Amino acid sequence: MQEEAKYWYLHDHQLFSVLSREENRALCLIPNFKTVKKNEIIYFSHDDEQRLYTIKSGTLKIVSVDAEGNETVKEILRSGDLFGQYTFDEVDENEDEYAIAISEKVVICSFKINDFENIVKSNPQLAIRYTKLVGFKLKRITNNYTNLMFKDVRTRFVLFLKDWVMKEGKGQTKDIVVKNYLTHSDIAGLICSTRQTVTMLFNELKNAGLIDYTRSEIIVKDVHQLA
Amino acid sequence: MQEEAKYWYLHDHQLFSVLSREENRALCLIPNFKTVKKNEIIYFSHDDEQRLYTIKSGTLKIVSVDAEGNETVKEILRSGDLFGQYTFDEVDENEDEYAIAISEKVVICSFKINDFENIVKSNPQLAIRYTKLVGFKLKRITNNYTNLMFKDVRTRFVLFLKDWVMKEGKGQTKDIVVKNYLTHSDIAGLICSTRQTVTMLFNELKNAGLIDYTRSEIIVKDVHQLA
DNA sequence: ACAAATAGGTAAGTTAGCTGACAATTCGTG
DNA sequence: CACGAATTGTCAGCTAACTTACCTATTTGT
Repeated sequence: MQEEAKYWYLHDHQLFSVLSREENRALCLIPNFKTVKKNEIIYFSHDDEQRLYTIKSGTLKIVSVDAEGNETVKEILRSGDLFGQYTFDEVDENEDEYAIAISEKVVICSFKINDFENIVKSNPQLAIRYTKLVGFKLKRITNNYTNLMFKDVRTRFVLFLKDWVMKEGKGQTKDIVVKNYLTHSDIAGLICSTRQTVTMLFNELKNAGLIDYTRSEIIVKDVHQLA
Repeated sequence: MQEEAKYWYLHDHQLFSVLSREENRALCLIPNFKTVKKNEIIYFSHDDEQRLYTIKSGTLKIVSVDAEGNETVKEILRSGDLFGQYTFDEVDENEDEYAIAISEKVVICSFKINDFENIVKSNPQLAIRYTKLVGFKLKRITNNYTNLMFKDVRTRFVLFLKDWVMKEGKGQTKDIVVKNYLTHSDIAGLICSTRQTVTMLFNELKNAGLIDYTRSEIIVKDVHQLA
């Protein structure tokens, strides 16, 4: 990517649009663009220096590994999303997390949180944007979990599917074709259920004529009918 | 409270200790101290002007009311905690929330979001503290929800009890006596379970000799043994 | 092209914890 | 103190969804 283009991407980003060109440079954002290919892994959990990442383009998933080595997909992130040590906190030694690229090409941009902190010092406006972003994330997470807690598996599955398909479908509501990059186990992890139950629910929707799917893609005839 | 005392409270607060006397004044913090008695309600959800609140002393709980009018305790907050529109977000019209004093006397201090935002803009140190605080809150909530999802009710109950008792016990780990201001239903709401199950679990711990409790207080012999 | 690995499909057995119903206790207030 | 309301205690179903187990289809690597 050209320097110019990089600058303008950052300029458009909701978080960084308040930074001057000099501040961008100070943050070392521009030299830290990185392109990763599908299935490439970005470790950010036990990295030597804590970093904050933002996604320029593409899709990736956050996978967490527990003490027994079980891997669970925790989140699906798309362009504009933030991940990494966004709390400025020490990393929790108990859990291990990494990000893995789902789409063919994912462009991310990272910087050290210390640098970020320094920029905040000279540009407090960034702090407000940042808290708004964190607040947004908080809201989304709360929402997600509220669904998880109070609804049954079927409802959770349908809500997840709806959300997924709508995000990928960029606003469309009918005849959306989504590349099926998640396994049944992945989905089970995301909605806190089991592989078998997810399989069952997929087939249920298929038999009801609401969706059509193969291993490589999912076709939803009408998003609104899912509910 | 005397003006002086108010100033020093703010001066000690992790968030506001970086403010000069002039900034404090600009924030209009000092005129906005308020004392509420037990069971008094602080509405902050549909207030005409958005406010951020911090607790000087006492304990209160955040209660949310859903569309059907069911009330659920969402959070227990203590001195130093923040509540209200701390993410600078718009209020969600769909849900109604209020805070209600649990302890005999709760002193809170509030100010308008806009004023706060302005101070943040001109005080980088405050900006950093604030981003850390909000980030920390995000982490805590995420953690809470993760527990809710992946652990069984017994574990959730014990984790909750441990956390509660340790917060009230101010660091002590043995023979902590906690004023029991939560009903079994309240606790059930917090750990996403039912009244009956909470009753059962309380009695289980009691019979196991790990705790002792009446309607008015809970005595935990050794916090570490709970796990 | 084949074996090995991974993903999807189906079913019977099991269980944590929810529901509902009701009794016992405690609290609050005239 | 006495009555009604709120809270706590107990128990017998019930059921959604998890386990375990096994089999088939598809993908991947060499």
